[in-house]
Amino acid sequence: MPHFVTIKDIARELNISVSTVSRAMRDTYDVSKETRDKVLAMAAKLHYKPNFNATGLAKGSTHNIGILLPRVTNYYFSTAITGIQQVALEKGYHIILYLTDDSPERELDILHNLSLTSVDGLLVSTSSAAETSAHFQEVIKEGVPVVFFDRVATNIYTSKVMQDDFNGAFATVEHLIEQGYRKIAHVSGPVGLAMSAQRLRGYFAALEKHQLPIREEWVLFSGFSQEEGEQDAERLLALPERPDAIFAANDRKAIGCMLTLKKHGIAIGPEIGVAGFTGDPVSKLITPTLTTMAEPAFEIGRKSCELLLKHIGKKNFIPEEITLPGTLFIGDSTKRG
Amino acid sequence: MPHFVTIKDIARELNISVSTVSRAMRDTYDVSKETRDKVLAMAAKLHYKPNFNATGLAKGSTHNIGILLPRVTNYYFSTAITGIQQVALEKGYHIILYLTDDSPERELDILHNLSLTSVDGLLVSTSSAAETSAHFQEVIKEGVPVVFFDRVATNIYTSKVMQDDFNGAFATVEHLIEQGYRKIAHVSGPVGLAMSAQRLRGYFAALEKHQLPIREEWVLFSGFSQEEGEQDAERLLALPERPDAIFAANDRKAIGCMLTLKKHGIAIGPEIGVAGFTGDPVSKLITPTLTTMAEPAFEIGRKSCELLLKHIGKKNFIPEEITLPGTLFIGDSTKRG
DNA sequence: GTGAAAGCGCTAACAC
DNA sequence: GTGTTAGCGCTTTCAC
Repeated sequence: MPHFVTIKDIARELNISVSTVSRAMRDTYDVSKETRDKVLAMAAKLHYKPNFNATGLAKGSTHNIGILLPRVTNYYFSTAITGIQQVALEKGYHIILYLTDDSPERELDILHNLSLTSVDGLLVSTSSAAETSAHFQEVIKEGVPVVFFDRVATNIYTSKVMQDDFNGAFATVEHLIEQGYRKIAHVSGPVGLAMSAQRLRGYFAALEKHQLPIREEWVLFSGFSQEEGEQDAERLLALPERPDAIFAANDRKAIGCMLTLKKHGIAIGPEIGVAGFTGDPVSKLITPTLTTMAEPAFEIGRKSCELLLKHIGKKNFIPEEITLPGTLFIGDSTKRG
Repeated sequence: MPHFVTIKDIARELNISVSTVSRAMRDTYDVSKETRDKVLAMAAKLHYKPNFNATGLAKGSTHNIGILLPRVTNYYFSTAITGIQQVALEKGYHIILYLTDDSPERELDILHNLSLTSVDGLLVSTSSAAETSAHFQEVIKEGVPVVFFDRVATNIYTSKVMQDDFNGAFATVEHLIEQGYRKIAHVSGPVGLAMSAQRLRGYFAALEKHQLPIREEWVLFSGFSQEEGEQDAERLLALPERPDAIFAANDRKAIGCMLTLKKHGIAIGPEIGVAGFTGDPVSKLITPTLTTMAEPAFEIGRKSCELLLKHIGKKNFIPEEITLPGTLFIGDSTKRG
């Protein structure tokens, strides 16, 4: 086991007590500028690195924040993490990554095995099929602040950071209507998810505003994967009355739809318009380019982390809800001409 | 500060000593099955969670492994992390993520500020412009095992896990030749990177084997981004003698090339063939689909983590080098007909 | 302004 | 097989 230099070494070297060294290392407390400078100099010279375990043990806090989310292999989550990491690094926090693979069991498992003493707070985006979120309530009750982002658990009283799903969906569908599409279908996300529900509401609201028919068979619920998008599009095409546009709950599904339409030789845009939600860079790479409501993933990551850090300081934090607007990127997939 | 239940509580409750509890919790040591069962039952009842800081402090080891890499917002790294996380979770390790944003300064900074006592080992993929890797040597000397993956530092004596860059490039270029392309350019990665060098070697070897000319102006070095791919393609097109195929060091650059070719109205495949390296899923979404040497990113992640965990156990580990083969995915971007 | 000493939760000799 | 005790590195009263 390697031996690292400790404050004891510094104290011995300087012939002062460890407590003075400890005090000098942190800005706080009364330490003469003289001794502090000496301590800092010696620390640098000896390449002193604080032992986080000891600090954590003594202060009852690590400098870690946990991130619990379905996966990192997509644009949204990986970008959000980048934002989180940036803020964390600035404030001297480390981020510990927990991947649920979008499985509720795994999510629960991680949460149970998670030693609460190893993180000061938790940033979470729930798995899509999570039935109950009581386990998060427990964690919060035990005194560990939790901030939800993107996929939030509605029935939990804690801070949440989200994109504006309702207005984003509304604006996207309205764009479709402005382009002249009239029979607009919605390929929605998992039923229980708040995010899906909000986007669905936005879809309905836009149709209503423009007095377009709401047809039950034009609204499909399934997972967030590209494959499910492909299947949903197949079902839509098989309908007696085909829609002339598809608004998908996210870009992956939108791309799945495009793939199916292409397979059937349907001209995307002129024949059937397609719009997504996310702002995945792939939307600009695919042909035709995909119209999509771009989410501020990076900013959401930053904000969530800032909020969590704010909560970690205080004993009784008051939950906040932050909603960030998206930006519509207009591609060729919604051009009729 | 919340109070968590400790082994002391369990001991008091059961009227036994803390050491017995401690011993019972770990399989090791002689503890009567009877007491162990009692302890385990009580621990479960009290919702006991071990304090990692205390364990770490006492044993001189955390249960954390650090991952230091340029970014997570791309297919390769995010997939590798998923593999790493899977193995880590199985073995009860937590992963701490450090993002360098591909900046050598930031890499160095993180490494310096990294309290070595907060990780038992380090998994790293270096930033592309890293001049020197002496800092890693230091970390290793201090007793922290390091395993490099993908972007490895050549002059460091430690374990490395990579895809087979040489043979992968060789096979890809040979595929181009088999398709009838003769004037094959190579849009390479950053100069100093081992990975780029290996792929370049593979490219040369394939040309040599088939007695094709090696032309200096057909080999371009730049970063790994899509934009740089676009620029490189522009330069290639401006040449007096245009190549009839481009082998790019990675998919991002290949896609950048495709974008430029499209802009110039050049038929990708028939006029100029394009092949990449990575196996990014986008390669199947873009039109035409991109021929690419798919890397086993997930497997590389798993293997790296397994190797690191193996090293963490031992005091003096002997470095190993593991090379994993890729799989050529043939798309339409290399079809001449 | 600085030092002595107790203690955070756990492990590991060392006794018995 | 189990208890006692010292100590991991740091923070934090409490003295002086």
